[in-house]
Amino acid sequence: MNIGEAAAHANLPPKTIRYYEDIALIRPARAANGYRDYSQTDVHRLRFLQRARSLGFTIEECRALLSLYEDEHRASADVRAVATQKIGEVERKIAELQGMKATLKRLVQCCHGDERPDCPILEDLAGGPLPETGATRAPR
Amino acid sequence: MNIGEAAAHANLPPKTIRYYEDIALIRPARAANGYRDYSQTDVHRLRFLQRARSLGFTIEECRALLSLYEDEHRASADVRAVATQKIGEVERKIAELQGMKATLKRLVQCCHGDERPDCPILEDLAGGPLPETGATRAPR
DNA sequence: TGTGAGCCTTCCACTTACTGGAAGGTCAAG
DNA sequence: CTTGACCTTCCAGTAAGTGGAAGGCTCACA
Repeated sequence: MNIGEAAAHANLPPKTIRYYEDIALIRPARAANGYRDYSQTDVHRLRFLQRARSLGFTIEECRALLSLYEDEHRASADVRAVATQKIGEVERKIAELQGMKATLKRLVQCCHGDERPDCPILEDLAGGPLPETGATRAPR
Repeated sequence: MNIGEAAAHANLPPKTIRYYEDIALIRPARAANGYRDYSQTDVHRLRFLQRARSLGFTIEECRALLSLYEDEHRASADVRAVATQKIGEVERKIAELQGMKATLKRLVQCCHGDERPDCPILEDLAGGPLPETGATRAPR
């Protein structure tokens, strides 16, 4: 099957599928005319990738999961460890975003939001929490 | 003051501050020896940027906020609108991450996590939700 | 006077995971 | 025979920095 059909089956854009081939996540056969020719197995791999990416696994994690998937002797504990770690990362991101949201909401509530020039949001941005002198820490 | 000291005051790495200059967010003076020379106003801008970035505003949003900050006649409603929209974006991201987390937790709970090779996590990744075309599927 | 540490400078490359677009080949329908 | 929908490759760009090389400046210390 051509890339367009494979893309429809895998719910991925053709460009993304070609990119996955570039980075050696998949190696489709080629038809006589030079077109990529995807087997059912290829489509299966693509769907695996689509699903794993949508769950927040990075490309390299997907690569690892895929090789575990194709390893007949893997231990399910190995996969579980990857997923568990990912849950932790997702939780940290959620907490960070919730912190942002709380601060933004507070700022918006303080702001009268009219035509006057004085704005508590800008004042907070300008004068927000200070590091004590000397502490160099990169924000993330 | 030199970039290192400005970095400490602003809680930003020197590299990032140079990058902000590259993209014209800040224009420090130069000392006779070619070193960048940051004024108190420059440091103030840098701290504004650090704070706004840490709240999730993009560089371009920071640029807009900064120009509002320096516009004596801006309306506070304009700033409020930017912040309110950002809250919406943050909320959408949180919801997405919570969806990921729920799915990952379900998968981890289903996985026995031992030395056996069968793993519900991989099975789900391989056979997860399908787009319309092709195989039968259960809706999420 | 030299020297070494620790600053500072510029420039280039790399990161993630694609996405857009140009130039051109292939195929089926009308 | 042409048109339009596919397909191919290659190049470039995105966001927001980060890492490192190669070299200049300053200051304390011997």
